[in-house]
This record gives sequence, structure tokens and C-alpha cells, in this order.
Amino acid sequence: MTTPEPADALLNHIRKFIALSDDEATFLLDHVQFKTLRNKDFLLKAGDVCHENFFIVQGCVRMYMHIDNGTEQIIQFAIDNWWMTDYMSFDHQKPAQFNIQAVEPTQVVVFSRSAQDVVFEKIPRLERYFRIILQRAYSASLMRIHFIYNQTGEARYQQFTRLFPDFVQRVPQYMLASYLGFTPEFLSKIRAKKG
Amino acid sequence: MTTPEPADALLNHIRKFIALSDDEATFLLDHVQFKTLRNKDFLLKAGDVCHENFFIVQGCVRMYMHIDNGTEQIIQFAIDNWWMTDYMSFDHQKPAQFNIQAVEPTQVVVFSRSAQDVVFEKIPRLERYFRIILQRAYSASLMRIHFIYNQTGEARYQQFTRLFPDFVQRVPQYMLASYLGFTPEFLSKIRAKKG
DNA sequence: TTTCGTTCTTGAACTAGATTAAGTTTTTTC
DNA sequence: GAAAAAACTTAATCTAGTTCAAGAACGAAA
Repeated sequence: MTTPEPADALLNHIRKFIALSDDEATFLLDHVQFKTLRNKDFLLKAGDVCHENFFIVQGCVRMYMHIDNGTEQIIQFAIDNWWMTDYMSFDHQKPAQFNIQAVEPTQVVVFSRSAQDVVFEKIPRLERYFRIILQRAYSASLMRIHFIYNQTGEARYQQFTRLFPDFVQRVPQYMLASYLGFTPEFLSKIRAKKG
Repeated sequence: MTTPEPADALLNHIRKFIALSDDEATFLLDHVQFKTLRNKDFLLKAGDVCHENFFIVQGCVRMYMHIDNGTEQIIQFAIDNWWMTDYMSFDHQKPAQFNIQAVEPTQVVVFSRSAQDVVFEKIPRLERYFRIILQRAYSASLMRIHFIYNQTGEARYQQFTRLFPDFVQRVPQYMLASYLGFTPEFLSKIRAKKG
């Protein structure tokens, strides 16, 4: 099985939600760029204004923040077919709070704020696509808050490994711990228990 | 100062984000209902399919879930000028996980799923409005996850009272505790410290 | 193969917050 | 305005998860 063309990955995903004529697809593709990232390459650094939205064709990126004690807090991962950006910065064109960085070799589609304005003007239906995407992302993040509040760290880890067994292999454990909201030491302890 | 007409409250809010002609406004208003809730009235009960999105004109509602031990987990509050629904249920037309209930006398605009389909068809620009709203709700909920992970319960309470001093008065403390992710007993302790 | 940096593990001491169980105050209802 | 219900407080005990500190394993580079 071959890796899909980045352009096809994007169009296929959009067409799961809205109809898009060939002309519209061409217009859209004329307004995006394709980019290949190595591990640890940055898409956004905290403090910079975020001018782009990113669609992950293949690979994995993380959104994170530096906190007080010199450590990092991972807010989110994005894998194949997810959009990721710092919407706060993207929307208001103010300095970003978050970093966005590849955690493995990753292919992305880059959709700039200015391109978005042009494309939405020409293809208003595309707003619908993003509305639906955001609706899902939003409700997923509310469910995540629910789980954070009502499950122990251990239960969250078990659930995560059950839902994304392959993904757990792809990122270092300390990143997983940060994403799940506890320390790497505690994750080690959880794993030790069931070996 | 008089309470704004519900219809005006909705139109004013929409017009902060997109242009809306008088004809479009009329068309939209023909497809929504207005509803007045008493304290504890339900907009949605877990298990039912959610067919509506709600705009809070004035008042306050909470979204919550029953959990294992007979207690309740509050996921979200919505006050004036916020939309609230169970997007998971609304989107897929599956049974809702959440309850949505008034916590004080509240006026809402009811925008049904079927009306939404009709209205989006006629006024595609409105998708833009919801896209922007959702973008903000989503990024706010990511920030919330960040704070849950990186601040103590006490710090979250202090921050919340600083940001929404009037709101703290409006809801019972046990609801605030649940929203902030700790027990009512712990909230009592925090408050005792600084009296 | 050695070296260096990064990631992972283990254990002991500690703390934020939960739980349980009364008791008290406030609000609602008849 | 009494009774019942709902909301809040206090204190003792308990635990999930942190912090600190050291060492072990792994991987990349040279």
C-alpha cells in the first residue's frame, strides 16, 4: 500500500463532509502549500503570531507549552487527517501561547490565514467543513475534560492504550504522560504494575 | 436599563461576526423559537437525542453528567450570548450523554437541527458565524485543560472568582466545585482560609 | 566500539485533595 | 412561621499522584 498523495488526502477528507467540484478543488489546492517535516521541526513557536492552519497528511505533531519549572505541558497531539493550529492566535493574530512541533517525520498541508480568506470567499461551503470539524474537536475536548475529572490517571492511560494501541508506540512515554496529565515517573509505575 | 428583546440579542451577537441583511434576519427568526425556563427546567436529558442548539439570551444553564457514585459532574456553564448543545448528539443524532438544565430563570433561543439545515441552505454565511463561535469555544476548552493540569484546585478557584466575580454569586457552590473539578468540601476549606 | 545524550525505572518522603460522617445554616414549601 | 429540604462547614482519616534523587537502558553519533 502506497502513501496517498498529500493533495488527495486533503480532498478525500473534505469530501467526507461536503461536496467539492473539481474546479473548487483546484482552486483550493492553488492556495495551499505542502511541507515535509523532520522529527522536532517546528510549525509554530510560542510568541510568534500564528498565520497558518495545518492539516496532517501523515505523521504526528504535538501542541505544547513551556511551564514554570522548565518542563513542558502537551495539550494535544494531531495525527493523520487532523487539523491543528493555535486558533486563539490564528483568529486574533496575536502572539501564540503554544508551540507546534513534529514528533516524527510528518507531511502537512499548510493553509494560511490569507489563503483561507480568499478561499472562503470563493467557496463558502468550505466554512461548513471547518464548522463540522470544529464541532467534533470541541465536543471531543469536552469529553476529555470529563475523563480528566472523573478517572484516575491509571484509568486514563488504560483507556488511551486501548483506543490507540499503535499510537502509544510512536511517541516517547514522557510525552504521553504529559498529555494524560501526570508525571513520567507515575507512568513508569503504572506500567510496572501489569508487566 | 431594560432587558433586550430576545430576537435582538441573537441578531446583535451574530452581527458581531458576520453581516446579515434584514431579509436574512427575518428568515432566520422565522426558523427559531423563544423559550423561557424556570430554575431547574431541562433543555436536554441524557439518553434523549438532541435536536436543538440553544442560544442563551439571559440567564444561565449547566451541562452535566450523572456519574457512578450518584453524584453529578458539571462539564460547562453557558450564560448570556453563549450557544450550548450536546454537539456529539446533535451532530450524529444519537442519544445524548449530557443533561442541559437551567440553574436560574433563563431565556433561550431554540434553533432546531432541521431549521438549521434550512437556514444554512439559504444563508451559507451563517456557517461562518458558527465556525468562528466554535473556534473560540474549542480554544477556550483547550486552555481550560491546560489550567486543569497545571494549576491547583485552589488556584483555579481564585482565577475563576477573579475573572467572573458576579457569576460566582449566581450558582450554588457545589456546582462551582464540580465545574472546577473538586469536591464541595474542598471549596469550603479554600474559602475558610481567606475569610 | 566507545561515548554522550536522552529516555525510562525504582524507591522514599511528601502533599493536594478525596472520603466519610456529623453538625449547621439557609432556602423552600405548605 | 414551622417543617422539610437543600446547601454549606468542619475535622479526621486516607490515597493517588508528586517530588527528589539516583541509577539503568537505550539510541545516535563518531
